[in-house]
Amino acid sequence: MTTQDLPSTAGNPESSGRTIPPASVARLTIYLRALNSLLAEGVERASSEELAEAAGVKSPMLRKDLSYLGSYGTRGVGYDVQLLTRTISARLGLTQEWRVAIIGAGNLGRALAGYSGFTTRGFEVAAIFDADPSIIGTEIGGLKIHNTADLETVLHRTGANMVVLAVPGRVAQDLCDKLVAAGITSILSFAPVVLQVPPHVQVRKVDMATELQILAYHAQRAQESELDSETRARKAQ
Amino acid sequence: MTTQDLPSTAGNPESSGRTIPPASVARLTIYLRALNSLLAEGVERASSEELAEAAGVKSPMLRKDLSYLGSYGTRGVGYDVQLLTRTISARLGLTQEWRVAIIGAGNLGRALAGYSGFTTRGFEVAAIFDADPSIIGTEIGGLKIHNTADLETVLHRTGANMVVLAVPGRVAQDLCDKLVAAGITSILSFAPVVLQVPPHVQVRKVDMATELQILAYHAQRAQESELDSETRARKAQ
DNA sequence: CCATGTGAATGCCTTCACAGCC
DNA sequence: GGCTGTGAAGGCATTCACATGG
Repeated sequence: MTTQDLPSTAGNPESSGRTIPPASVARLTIYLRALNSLLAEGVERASSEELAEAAGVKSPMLRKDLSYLGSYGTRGVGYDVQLLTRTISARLGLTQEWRVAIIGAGNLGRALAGYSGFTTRGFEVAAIFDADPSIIGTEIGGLKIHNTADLETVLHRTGANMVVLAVPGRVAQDLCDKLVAAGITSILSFAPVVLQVPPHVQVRKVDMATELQILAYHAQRAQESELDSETRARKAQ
Repeated sequence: MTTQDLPSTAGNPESSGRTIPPASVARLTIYLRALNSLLAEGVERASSEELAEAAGVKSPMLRKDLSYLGSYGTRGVGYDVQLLTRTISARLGLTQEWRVAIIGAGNLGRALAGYSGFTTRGFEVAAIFDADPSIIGTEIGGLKIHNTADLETVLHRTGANMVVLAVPGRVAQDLCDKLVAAGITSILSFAPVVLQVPPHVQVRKVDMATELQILAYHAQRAQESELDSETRARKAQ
């Protein structure tokens, strides 16, 4: 790939863009949330300092992140909240609607199906699946639970183009394979296993056990350094 | 801080340790899971190649990560599954038991309370809280739901030293402040807001909306490059 | 003047290649 | 001989400092 087959940015100031570093993409979603709060409060302008504060980052970082989108601020003034909101949304792909299928109607699947943060911004729950015959056919929030045996058919019929996997680890890879076979390329997995997928499929993982373990690591270190300083204090006596 | 007051590693081959890079800590939890699977299958030894495969990383990375723990492999042979499991567990702080309080007994809180992956490894649910009078006093999985008004008392009585916050964004900061005041220093938050805490408090955030938005970004890019290549193909005709 | 946008500097993480050891 | 452990190299991400432009 040479400089020449770079996408159509040349005469196209609109979707002005090269690829955004992954770390920045993650933070853009946070900025978006901060901006939505400001929007709700009726705030029209904000400086990088104010936005950074709200997002919990330092202002130079926020400015660098925003610079990947192009130049949407006004020097000496700040950013127009509405414009910036629209710009980030567009760039993250939130102006089109995404149809999400939830696989697994256990506790977690139900919680997700009822999660309002879902529908509020560009994500629509398109279908819910489970393998348990005793709950297939019953409804959750107005959506009938489908049989995972009908995965491909129902995914296509409902137009689902994203999937949230909320199933036990032992069946996750099997379902994942079926999703890939059905043409799904975006998967958010809550299953505590490493999913093997072809390179064109994006998988993101949310893992409570991992997060708790990371907290445990830091908590233990804090304990140790506490003990250390006690020991030191005792020696110093 | 000079080299001299480095912790007690000198004559202490046991907890051989300097601080592990954050990125490595995160992966160690994954290795641990892979090791537990192997253990369950009765496998006694594994090479860095095999472990890396199971964890979805490249072998040099796994070896570097493990090197932060010290030297627990055998050259020419590989790693003893049991020994490595114990070593990682100890270093992550999983040999002591952590008592977790869940704040918020909505759909998500209930799902978490019932999550088996919790209790299986060093984490015990110590208490559950909610602010809704209509469910306070009822039980979930044998645990009575406490009033968030009694937060501090109950946290101390139950010996909780970690908290999972599963409450709506608008009340998260308020509860977080109360947790900090009660002496909690490890918080896993599912609330879609940036929590402000003093530096000695560790907060980790799990955020489904963010994860979906990141997927949307990549999905949109995939769409675009697909369109691009179609256009190019058409032009080439 | 003031706050944005950005090249340059720094630091962290990952990858590589191979020395060291069983 | 084979696989671990690790210094060195390379690639990202973050921070800094300031030039730029309303």
